Amino acid sequence: MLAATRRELLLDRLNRDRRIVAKDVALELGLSEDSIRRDLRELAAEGLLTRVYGGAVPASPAVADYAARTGIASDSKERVAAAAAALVQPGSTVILDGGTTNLAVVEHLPRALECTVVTHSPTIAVALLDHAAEVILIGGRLFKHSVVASGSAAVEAANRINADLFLLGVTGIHPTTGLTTGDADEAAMKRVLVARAAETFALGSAEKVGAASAFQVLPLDAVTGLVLDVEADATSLARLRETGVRIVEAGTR
Amino acid sequence: MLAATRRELLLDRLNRDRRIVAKDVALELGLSEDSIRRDLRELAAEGLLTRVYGGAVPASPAVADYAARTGIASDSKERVAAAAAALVQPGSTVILDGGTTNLAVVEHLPRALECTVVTHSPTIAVALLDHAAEVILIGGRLFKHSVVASGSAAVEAANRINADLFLLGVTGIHPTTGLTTGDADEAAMKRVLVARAAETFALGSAEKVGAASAFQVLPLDAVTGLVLDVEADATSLARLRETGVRIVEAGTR
DNA sequence: GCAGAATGTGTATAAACATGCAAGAACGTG
DNA sequence: CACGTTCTTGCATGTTTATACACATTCTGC
Repeated sequence: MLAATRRELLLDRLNRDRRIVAKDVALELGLSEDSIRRDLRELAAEGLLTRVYGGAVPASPAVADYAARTGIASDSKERVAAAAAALVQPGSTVILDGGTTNLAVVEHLPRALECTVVTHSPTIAVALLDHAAEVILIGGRLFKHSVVASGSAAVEAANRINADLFLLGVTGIHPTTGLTTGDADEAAMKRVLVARAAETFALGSAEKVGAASAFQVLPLDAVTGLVLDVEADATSLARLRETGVRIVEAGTR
Repeated sequence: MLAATRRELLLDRLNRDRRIVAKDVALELGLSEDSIRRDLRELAAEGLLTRVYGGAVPASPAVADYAARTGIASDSKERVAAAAAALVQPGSTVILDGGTTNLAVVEHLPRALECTVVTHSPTIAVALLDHAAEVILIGGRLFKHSVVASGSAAVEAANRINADLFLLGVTGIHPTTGLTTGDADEAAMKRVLVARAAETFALGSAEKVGAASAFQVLPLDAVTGLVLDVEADATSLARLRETGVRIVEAGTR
C-alpha cells in the first residue's frame, strides 16, 4: 500500500464518516497506529483535516472557507448526500441532477470509485474532475438559475442515456403534492432523466421534507424511493411514510 | 519491450488503477525497479503523473484546476485574452474553446454584453454564469486532461451550431507545423468547431508562439487569423508574419 | 487525582531512492 | 564492414524515507 494511497483513503473516510479513529484504521489496514498518526499529522499540517485526541475530524477553518466559496451545505444536506452516495454501485452508471445536494453527493463519492456519471450540470462535471469516474456531460441551453443544461438539445442527448440510477434533486417533497421544483422547464427535464434510469431516488434534506414548490415533477410513487434526513420534521416524515413510498433514512448508521 | 511501449503501459495502468507500484510492475515485466523508476521520473517530469514513495499516482487535476481558479494566467495570456475578447461583437454567436486562455477571455468579456456563447468546456460555462450572455453547453464524454467534452456525441451536438466566431485554443503555433495540440481526439474536436464558425481566430500567448505539439489541428491558412502577444519571441513572430496569415496583435492598444 | 489510553520522541531496520558506472544493443557514419 | 556514438539497462553505492517498537509525556474520563 502506497503512503499516498493511504492518505487518500483517510481523506475519503473523513468525507464519509466525518471522523477518523486512528486505532480503527490502523487495525483495519494492518499497520501500526504510529503510521496512521504520522499521516494524520502531515495531513493536518496541510490543513486538510484537524487532529483531535484519538483521530481526526474535518478541518474547521479551511472547510468553512472553502464551503463559503462553493456554497455551504447544511448538515442535513451532508447526511442525505452521504446516504445517496452509498447507493452508487461500482461499475454502474448514475445520473446526477444539478443542485447543491448533488454537489455534496460528489464530495461523498470515493475518489477511486469506478463508475460512469452522467450529468447536465457543468458544476458537478467540474467537481468530478479528480474522481476516477468517467463523466458524460449532457449539453444544451444553460439554465442559469439552477446551472443545468436544459431545452430540446438536452432532452435529446438525455434520451440516449440508459442509467442504473438517477439521484433527483427537488425543492419540495410533500405527501400529496409529490415532488416539486420551481421551474416548469426544469421539471420537464427532470422527468426525462427519471425515464432514462432504472431506479430513481429523490434527495430530501430537512428543509425540503413537507415543502412544496410551484411545479410538480412527478408524484411520489413514480420514483423508486426517497433519501430523507432522519432529523427532518417528524410529522412530515410520518406522513411520507404513510404513503408507502420506499424511504432510505440518512443519518442513522 | 520498447521503452515507449512500457511507458504507455504505465500510463494505462495508472488510468485503470489510479496508482502504480514500482516493485509490482518491475516484477510483472521482469525488469529491474531502476528502469521503472526511471520511466516514472521522466513521466513525472512531463507532468503526466506524480511520483510518490513506492510508485506514482495520477497528476492531480485538482492542481491545474486550482491554478485556473486562482487565476494564474500569465501576463501574456491576459493580453491575448483581452484582444480576443474585443473580437466578440454584441449580438453575435461565439464558440469558446476550452483551456486557460479562453477562461481568461471570459474574464475580459463585458458582463453586460448580450451575445450567445457556445462552449464544450464546463469550466468556461460556469465562469459565464454572472455574464448576461446566453450559454449553450456542448455535451459529450468529458476529456479530463483538458476538461472539455469530446467524442461523437460532442461532434454531433457541435454540428448543429452555426456561429460567427470561434476562439481556438492550441498549444503550439508554428510557421510550418501550423496549429497543434497534445491530443488527437482533441484536435479532431477543434476541427469540427472551426467548421461551425464563419471566422476562427487561434489564441497564441507567448509560450505557444513558435512551439509545436504532437497533433496538428489545422494549417495556419485554415483559420481567419491569429491573436498573438506582441512580446512573444520576435524571430518566431516574424516567421509567422511571413506566412501571410492575418495577425491581431495583443498588447499594443 | 488516578488509571488507562493516546501521543510525541528517539531509534533501529528495511525499503525505496538517486547517482555513477559498466555492459550491451541500436544506430549512424565513413 | 568497422567504428564511434548514443541510448538503454542492470548493478553497486550511499542517501533518504517509511515503518515499528520502546519509552517518557500528555490527555481524557471517572
